[in-house]
Amino acid sequence: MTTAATQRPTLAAVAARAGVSASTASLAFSGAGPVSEATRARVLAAAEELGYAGPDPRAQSLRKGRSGIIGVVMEDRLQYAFSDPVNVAVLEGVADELGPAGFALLLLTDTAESVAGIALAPMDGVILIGCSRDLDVPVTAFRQRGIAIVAIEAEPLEGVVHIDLDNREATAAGARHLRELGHERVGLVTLPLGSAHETQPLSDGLIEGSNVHTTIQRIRGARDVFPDAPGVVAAGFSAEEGLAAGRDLLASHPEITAVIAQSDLLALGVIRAAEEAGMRVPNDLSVLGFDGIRLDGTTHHDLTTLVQPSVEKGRAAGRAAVALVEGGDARGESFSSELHLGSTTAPPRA
Amino acid sequence: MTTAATQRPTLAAVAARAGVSASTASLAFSGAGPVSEATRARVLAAAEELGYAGPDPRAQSLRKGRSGIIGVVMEDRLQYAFSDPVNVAVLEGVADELGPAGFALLLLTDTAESVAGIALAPMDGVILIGCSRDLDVPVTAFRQRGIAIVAIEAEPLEGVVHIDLDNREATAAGARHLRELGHERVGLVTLPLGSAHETQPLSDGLIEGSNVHTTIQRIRGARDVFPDAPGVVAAGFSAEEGLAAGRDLLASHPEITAVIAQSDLLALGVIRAAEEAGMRVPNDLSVLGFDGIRLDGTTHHDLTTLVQPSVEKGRAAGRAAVALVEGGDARGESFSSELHLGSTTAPPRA
DNA sequence: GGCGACTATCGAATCGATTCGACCGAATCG
DNA sequence: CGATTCGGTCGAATCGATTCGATAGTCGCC
Repeated sequence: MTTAATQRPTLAAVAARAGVSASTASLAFSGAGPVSEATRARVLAAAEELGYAGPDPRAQSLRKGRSGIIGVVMEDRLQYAFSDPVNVAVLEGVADELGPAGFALLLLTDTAESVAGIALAPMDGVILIGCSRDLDVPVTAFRQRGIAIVAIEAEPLEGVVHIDLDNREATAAGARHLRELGHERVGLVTLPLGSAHETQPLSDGLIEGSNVHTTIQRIRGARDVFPDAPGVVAAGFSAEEGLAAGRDLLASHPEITAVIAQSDLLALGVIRAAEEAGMRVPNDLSVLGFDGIRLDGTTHHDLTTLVQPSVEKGRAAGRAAVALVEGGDARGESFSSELHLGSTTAPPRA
Repeated sequence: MTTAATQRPTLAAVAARAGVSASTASLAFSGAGPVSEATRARVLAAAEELGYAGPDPRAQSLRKGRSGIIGVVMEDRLQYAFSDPVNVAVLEGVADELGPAGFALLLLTDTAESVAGIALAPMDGVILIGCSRDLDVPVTAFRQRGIAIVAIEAEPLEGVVHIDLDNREATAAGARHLRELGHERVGLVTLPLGSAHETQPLSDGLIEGSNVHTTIQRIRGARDVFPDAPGVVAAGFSAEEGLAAGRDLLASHPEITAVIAQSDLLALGVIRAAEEAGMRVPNDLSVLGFDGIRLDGTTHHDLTTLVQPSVEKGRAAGRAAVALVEGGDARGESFSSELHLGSTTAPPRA
């Protein structure tokens, strides 16, 4: 086996067989530099005969100081992270940009154990997506290694390019929409605030102990308009978890006439909870979502929601990472969400 | 910038500062070999002072001949691939095994453009998951590079470790269950057969032109029991696409009393299509799924389905890849699905 | 007290490519 | 016709670590 591995042909072997020097063979493969057509053909033929598949990426990355790999750090459990369609869309956007630019995508998770080892991979850059864990340790490690860092919707960090969304303002706009309709008692169903994946009442303590930027900003936005709005923190991203949170909220706060859910899937769950409780949406309860993912066939409602450019966020992050690695500079980008007026909000019954 | 990059400390610099040789410094970091406690401390201190984050992974991988990276090849569009919960579960299983074993996961997509470049990343091994595209080209490239290959539910390939599922037998078992209930006119709603993402009637030509192993095996299993069962190929993995396919099937074959859907999400769509058409499940139409994913809250039915160990499949693939890279040998594994009797199948009405 | 067994450390070779500067012959230009 | 440039090729240095064999010391033991 070791023998077999050793026998794998190298550029030098190919060069020898083609009767040229290694440098020339290298040029023949990379195309960087003048090589006569005849020579190139000879080298390629020799490679073919020897079964040489091209320069070893490992050696290339050492010499070039670049591996062509950009990491994406996601939530601990992938099933969990991928249950949020926005995360998937963002990842798609990232992949869209990375592929054509010649970069590969390394999927990393911010497990406790891996925090230390997360920087051990040969990456040129890294993109942080919706991580709940504390970012200081890994970010420091990345910096030391000279790995370019891009963060999506994270709290401001020195030396990190940020891709942002107007979470607070957008939510506030949605809240104002509800107030204009006449709502005064509004409840919140929020995304998780940390790694405790359980349904629980929203409290100031929870907010302060958390560093999940997006969730916090959306809570702030809602409270900019409804300062005393009570809330329930969902255990996850799915409609089921929205259902559970919705039940809790409706049971503990029967007075509310509208719910601001922090994602469309949560909103879907809330609608189910309402229907379960014999309420009609939007007549008895208005429901506002966030994200603007398509929910065809899943519900008969056209959800009123804040549509955000998820894929575009990922693209921007991918572009920024590539720019940082290649050129050296990239500025952050800020995206905004747009209120889509669907059929799930209406004036309160009263 | 280039200067800054050049100034990043190297092991040699750390060694010099600690007053030891590079070899000793290396041992101090890797722990492979005898180093006095005092020396190790001195080296670590020097590293700390210089802001050295440990050996460069690029250099390590060249020297060791290993990068610690295992690639996972998925469908072209990630949003599409991740719309199948089984794919996500498999990926989770893979990640579960790779992380603790010290390997990172590179996410690759089998785009047409990337087929050539797919092997350019410094990988030690690769896992192929549900790829519809032709695998010959990339597999050959992987082999030439000495990259270990593991494939999940793929057609047999030389030099590739296979992780299999009893798709055909399981589907046949489900079909027999329907026949035992008394069904004679059964329809199929299948997963995609290729990259043409559109709803279309199932035809022999389509099957022959396809190389999507899983879909084909499940069709065969169904036809082992109901040789003439007509079918519709869904445009994708989601419930919406199942709904579309279900509508087509029910419209073109009103005589059928049961549907064998190739996934739970498709089954869910078929149930919606049936209800839409005024049929009740299971009284007017029996529906059989595949996968055994949890569909809590999404439907009021307890789906009769073939439960497969998705995460475990991913784990097995991850383990095999690691074993192949580290030791040298690994045998394939074969998993089986179990019929879960839910409330969506019953004797035909008549 | 001397010799073998260790321990800690070091030097040098190596992994497989890229790249810069030098070199040479041929074509171009004045 | 001689000087100049340029296209094509080659040598050697380099990227940053790991690792094998060699070399000093150190200790124990007879």
